[in-house]
Amino acid sequence: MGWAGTALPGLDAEDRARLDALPVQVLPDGAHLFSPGDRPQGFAMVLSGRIEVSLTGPNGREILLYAVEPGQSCIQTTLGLLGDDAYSGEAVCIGPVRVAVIPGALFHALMARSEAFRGFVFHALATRMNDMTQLLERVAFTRVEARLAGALLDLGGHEGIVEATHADLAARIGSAREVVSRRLEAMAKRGMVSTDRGRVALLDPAALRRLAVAL
Amino acid sequence: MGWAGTALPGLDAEDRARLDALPVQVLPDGAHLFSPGDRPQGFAMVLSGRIEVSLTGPNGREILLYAVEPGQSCIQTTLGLLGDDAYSGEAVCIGPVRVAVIPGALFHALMARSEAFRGFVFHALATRMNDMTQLLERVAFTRVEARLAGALLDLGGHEGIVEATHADLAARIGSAREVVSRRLEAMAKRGMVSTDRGRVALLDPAALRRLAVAL
DNA sequence: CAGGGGCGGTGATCACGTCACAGACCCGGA
DNA sequence: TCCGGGTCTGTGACGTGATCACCGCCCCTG
Repeated sequence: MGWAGTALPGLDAEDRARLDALPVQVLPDGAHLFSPGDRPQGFAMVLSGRIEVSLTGPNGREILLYAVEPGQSCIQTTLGLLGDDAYSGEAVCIGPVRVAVIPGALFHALMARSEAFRGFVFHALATRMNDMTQLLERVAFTRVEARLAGALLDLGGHEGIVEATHADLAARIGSAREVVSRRLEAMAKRGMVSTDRGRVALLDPAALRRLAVAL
Repeated sequence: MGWAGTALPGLDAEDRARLDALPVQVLPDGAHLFSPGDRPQGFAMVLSGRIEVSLTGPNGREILLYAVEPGQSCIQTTLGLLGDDAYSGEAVCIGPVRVAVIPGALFHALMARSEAFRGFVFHALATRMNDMTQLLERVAFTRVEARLAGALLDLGGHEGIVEATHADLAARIGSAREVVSRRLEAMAKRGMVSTDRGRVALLDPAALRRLAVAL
């Protein structure tokens, strides 16, 4: 049972078989799928695991651009195949990741003949573009506290436990470790969270949601 | 003599004729091509003039996302046609603008059959995505002074005269009017610029270029 | 059990954003 | 010509964020 049928509904049987026949790479946790300045070798589809794409500033600060979940493609590879720019972001694997890489030639052939494939690629591009716009809006206009609250809600699953260091959180929201420490302390004082080494417990998700949407 | 031949080289004669036959809208200076929440009606190509797309925060602050020059398409319309998101940006005309709007059906037909058209659309998307990434990087990681220097260099043509108010500059770089005033004053004290009501003269472009690339 | 490295807390200082307000300038109407 | 409102710019005060320089603390490993 191949992946193409589920990830790309609407593809005809022949193309589906072609994609299912592609080799699947398995990358270990922490592996770099690409780094700034690399040039793409193909169109990458994530089958399992998760890839986080982030930007690193000259001073060493980082910010998470977006994550690629199973069934999604990494649009940075797409863009590299289309425009001819090198990557500016950096992609690292979170947990072991299986990816199928569609070579450039096959990618262009599919774009030419398959309505379904085009739709998939475009939809992915549109979604990412929207994500980026929203991220830009948040970075440009909202305070650290709101971004932090949002990140905590994203990370804390149903149990409301976030396993991340202050530095991790800072990288995620594009701020500095000390700032995150101080904001968390303030939130703890207000009873919204409690902190522990390498972990944050969300005590009052509703209050955090209010914070996250605030100016 | 139609526009399609120059804007979209490689298109076959029949498609070119179809595009040249489209009505051309003329929009006055300051007109809004779209506003946040609008839904796109077609794929817009700018023939002359210039459209600036910017984001407005809840507090009223603005930041310029990118400009659409003649021969380019507005990718926000593209994205709207593909994904099904409404606009989040706001597009205003700078000077009178002539645009050709390609209806959704024709757009999709061209995407299906024309290699050249696909290439154009993809290239535009890739370029914009890269622009956005760079902007995000600048907003997240560089100081106001560097962004301001960059904006001044962008705006000051060969004569090095920028016709813009402090508020205009602030909107362009996503900062506040008072901050721009103070930074300009500091630059003036260092002999890089001189300011006047509604105008900034660039006295030392080289120094500004150094500032613009600095951390 | 002694280091050492990763993690978190703190104070000082500077850059930025925000608010409130005061001049200065511009332009049109009386 | 003078007046008055709108726009543009300058200024002080204050809170938030970023950065630097530290210093503890916990945990792991040798």
